[in-house]
Amino acid sequence: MVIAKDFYLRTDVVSVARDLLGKLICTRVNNEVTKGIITEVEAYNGVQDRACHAYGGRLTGRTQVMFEEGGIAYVYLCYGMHHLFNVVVSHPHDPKAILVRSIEPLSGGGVMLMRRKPSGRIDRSLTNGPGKLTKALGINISNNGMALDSEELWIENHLNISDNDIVTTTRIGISYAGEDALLPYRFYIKGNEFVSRY
DNA sequence: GGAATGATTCTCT
DNA sequence: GAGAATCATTCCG
Repeated sequence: MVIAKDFYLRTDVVSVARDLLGKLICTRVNNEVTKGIITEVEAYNGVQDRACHAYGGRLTGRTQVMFEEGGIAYVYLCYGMHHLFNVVVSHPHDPKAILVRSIEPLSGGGVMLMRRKPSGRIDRSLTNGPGKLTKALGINISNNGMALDSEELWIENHLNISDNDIVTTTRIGISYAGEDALLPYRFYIKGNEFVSRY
């Protein structure tokens, strides 16, 4: 069942991030459906968060989708070769987003393998990283700004993860953010092996 | 126009 | 654990 829009309109991005754990990211590309359980996320807390692309209210061509109403995708190219997938949260002009860092393949695993590494195997290395899962799901820049109840891209309810099964840590790869790099904004499902780092 | 820089991943060693 | 790959975006002039 596709998640209702209200889910994304809350202003507390950390709460939405924790609630995203256990949900399904689904894509349909060339009529091939792939689905993965969200196992790891990071929250980016708007204008006050130095790690957020929209820090200080920076409104640019890239960040503008974060300034729109929650419930859409923010996809951008990182390091010139990896697409990273984010969920935009909160109301217009409150640029908060959640980076999905890892998923566990649920269906379409064979398709994901072909997109990633045909000679590989379906294991944690297939989708345990933000750049890996977008490639496996066929997500790219054309999905930027797309609503998360679209025919090609949507998020479904699946598992309910209790607070006791969520591990909280600091975010990865944002040392440029100074003290904000120490914020406890990374969450993953305890005991799940489809996580980028433990 | 030009230079710097990543919300990363893969391949060696 | 170190180094390369690789380019859109951003900021400065």
